[in-house]
Amino acid sequence: MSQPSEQSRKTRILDAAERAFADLGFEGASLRQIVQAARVNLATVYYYFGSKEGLMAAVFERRFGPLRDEHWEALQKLDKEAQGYPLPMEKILETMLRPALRLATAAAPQGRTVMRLIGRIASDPDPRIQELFRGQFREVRQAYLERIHRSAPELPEADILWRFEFIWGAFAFVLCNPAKLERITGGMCNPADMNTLLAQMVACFAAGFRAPAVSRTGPASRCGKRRPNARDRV
Amino acid sequence: MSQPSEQSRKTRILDAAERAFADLGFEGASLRQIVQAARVNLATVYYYFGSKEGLMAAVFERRFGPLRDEHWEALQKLDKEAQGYPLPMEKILETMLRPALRLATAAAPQGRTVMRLIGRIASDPDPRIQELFRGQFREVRQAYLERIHRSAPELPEADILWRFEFIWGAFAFVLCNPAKLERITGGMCNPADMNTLLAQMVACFAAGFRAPAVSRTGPASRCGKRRPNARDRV
DNA sequence: GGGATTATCAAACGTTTGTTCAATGTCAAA
DNA sequence: TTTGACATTGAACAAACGTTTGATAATCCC
Repeated sequence: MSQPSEQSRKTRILDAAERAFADLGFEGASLRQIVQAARVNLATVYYYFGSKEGLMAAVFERRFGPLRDEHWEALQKLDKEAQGYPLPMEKILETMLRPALRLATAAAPQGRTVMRLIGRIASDPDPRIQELFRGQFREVRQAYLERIHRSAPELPEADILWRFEFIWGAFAFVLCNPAKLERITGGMCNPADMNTLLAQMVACFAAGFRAPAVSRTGPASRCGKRRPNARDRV
Repeated sequence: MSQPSEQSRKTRILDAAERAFADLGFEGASLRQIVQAARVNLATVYYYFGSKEGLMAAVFERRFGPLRDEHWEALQKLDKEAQGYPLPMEKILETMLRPALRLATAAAPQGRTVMRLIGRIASDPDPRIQELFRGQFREVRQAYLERIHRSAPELPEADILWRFEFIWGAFAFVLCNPAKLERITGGMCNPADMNTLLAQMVACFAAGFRAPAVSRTGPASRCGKRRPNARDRV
């Protein structure tokens, strides 16, 4: 093929795009900058990926496909351990948050890039990105929600959903710009220290789920068994 | 001056820019789209604000100046009530979160726009925006951190900082795209219902601050208070 | 009223963007 | 050696971007 480099052009493009999207967001990253970093002609992107959006979808799939699989495995193991009993909230949260953090350390040497990418995507305004991202994890999300509900049966569904969203907001926020977080906390919070981040989130939000209910709309006390989740639209 | 409209051109530009920035972010919003919505010539922006960045700074100042003042007033009142004693965590959090939510309802008819703007800004990748935003609230942030620290003296500073960032991450995430949140929760979470949002956040994160310490570099961790007993079943 | 200041406007500037296309190179099978 | 599929390239496209300019109205002060 050609002499210049270590990896295939396709991989080089994906690597460069991943970094660019993580640093600047989807809109902010430009193809010309990406192909320059990948040492590849501009048209190559269109040959392999069809469009900028196609490139982003490929970047997603490369990382999030395995990530999704890891979630399913972890959930399966979790359920096996539980043997039908409700799980400790800490266990659920740890299982839910660990795969993303593990990916961030595993995908060397791009760990921190992947980390920022996840944060950036989760909070990207663009509806196309939101849909792409959400589509990858819709079922996984639902699975975790069900486990949480089973372990906090006294908490109304609305409360669970609120606090569940808080978790992802906090997660995305922290992952999104680790350097900034480290700066403004005077070095006391370093998101690259995954174990600490994980422990802090688990501790904080497990307690959050144990906090008293807020919604007045009847909890599970209404009907003995609540439907797992009624509507989850598009 | 001229006939066409109700408000000054300057105000119309600010309104349109606010909405555009909230919807599309700073990079995503274009001046041409803004001036079209404001029914104003493109050069008018440069006459009044000098540049796109100047326009954004003006948008910030219009909303965040009063917001900052409101924070100081609320803090002052809070301290007066406390009379030197540590405040209940719920009170601190409610005081901290309410001004932004009040602004969102007060600035009619742009309430939800302001809300989205706050969320968008807090999670915008652009370092210029981050610095502009952070500069507006650096002292306020510090003030709340001190109150929290005083009310949770057994919690290491690192733990406080982590969970403090979680709060803003969750807040930004929820405010950023209320429509999306309402959709994916099947209508169960509606960020426009400010009282519920506030109550949920206060409940969740007050409990979060009461969760056991995680950092081993804890200052007061040896002070005979409880050590983490994370094995509480739900 | 007249001169200076303030507002407003249409038109253009030079970049940068995502995208397309025709041409060329590469390389194994026929 | 010819064929044909795959891979790569430079050049160009139209559109959108932030910004500047120079002229023209509107307004105010003396």
